Amino acid sequence: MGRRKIEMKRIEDKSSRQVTFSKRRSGLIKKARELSILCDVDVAVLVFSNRGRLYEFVNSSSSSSLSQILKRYQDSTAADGKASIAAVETEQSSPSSCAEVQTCGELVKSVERYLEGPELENLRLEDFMRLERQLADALIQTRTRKEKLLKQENEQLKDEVANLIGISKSRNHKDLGVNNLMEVDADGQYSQPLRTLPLLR
Amino acid sequence: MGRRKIEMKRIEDKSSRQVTFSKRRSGLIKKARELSILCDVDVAVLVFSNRGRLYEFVNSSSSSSLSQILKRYQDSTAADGKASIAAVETEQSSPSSCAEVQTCGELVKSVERYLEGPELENLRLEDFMRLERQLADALIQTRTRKEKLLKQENEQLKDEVANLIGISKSRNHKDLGVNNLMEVDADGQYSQPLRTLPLLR
DNA sequence: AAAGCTATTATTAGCCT
DNA sequence: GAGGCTAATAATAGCTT
Repeated sequence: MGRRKIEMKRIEDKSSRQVTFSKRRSGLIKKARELSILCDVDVAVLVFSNRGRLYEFVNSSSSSSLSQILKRYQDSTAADGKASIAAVETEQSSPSSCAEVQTCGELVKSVERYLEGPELENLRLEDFMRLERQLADALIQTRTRKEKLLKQENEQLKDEVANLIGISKSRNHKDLGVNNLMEVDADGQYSQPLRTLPLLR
Repeated sequence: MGRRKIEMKRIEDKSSRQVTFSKRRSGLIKKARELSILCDVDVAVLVFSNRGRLYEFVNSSSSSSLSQILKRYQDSTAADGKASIAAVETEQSSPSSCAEVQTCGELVKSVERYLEGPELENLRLEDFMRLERQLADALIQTRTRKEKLLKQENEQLKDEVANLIGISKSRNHKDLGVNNLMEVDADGQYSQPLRTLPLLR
């Protein structure tokens, strides 16, 4: 929403990046504040500049565990910032951001390299922590996608049933009588489709 | 930026508030992602719904302890939403079984008691290991049950469609001709259900 | 409750000072 | 750099389904 559209990738020009950082950071925090007010929910936004400075928004009314978590977080990181990131990434490996996670195949290969490589003993804790995060991300994304597809198919099937019942009714009203169809309907399986899944009671 | 300007105060209508919550939450998280990508910084957004559900964004390249804390949170809550979690406070550290599962609200309260309680410092590693196991167990059970129900519904719907098509064919063969049915079929929605899920892109 | 659809408002990219 | 300007893009409020 500026003079022209921009690509969603790291802004290379340092100066532009800094300006955009400042502007968008403000925008993000404003949005967070609005969300917390309009919808009466607890919101926290944390932004770390590359030089380790923390910009944050936490709506003050939250006395919930959120602020507790954040306090603990601040305590535990006040000192070290984010110095260690660069060291962990083995160059070519993906600049892992949520949107840019590797493909599943690549991830599996990484794991295999890790587990079969000769220097298994030499890998550091951080390497495994990073790997765990990547795997967790991949799992969540996979699960989300799977579920979305399953639900989509489900919806399509419901539509189909509705259509077919409609067709049957309009075409067969005299041939079948209503009995057959009404029995089907009486099951409550489509007229009362499960809207919310009963989770563990 | 909608049909009209809105006041910056809590939206009183519950339904509107929920819709706005959903839309603006997505917007906020999108903005957070963009900021982290464009400016190459670490960003975290946490949103707690009033019912204790956590929505979050943490760019995965951040190896700070924040993301570690939050990832744990995410692992136990992200995929399922209102996961029911096993009883925590009962000292009988029983391996969580379906019978002992609490409602979501109760569970959240239990966890909050843990995190906010005065004896947080006094809890031992073993306590958290047990808690982690219980949470993980509850998550798996919840997920399993949810998926079972979803698939069950799906199967029922497929049977229904098959039945209805069968009925239509046998009863209406001359009335409908095949055209109508073939069109339905040509959508490829049931004749070619997705067999393999495209993982991660 | 969960998806679209626009008329509107809000944000911001590139400039300029 | 920090602020202001504004053309342009982006987000979304109110509706519809």
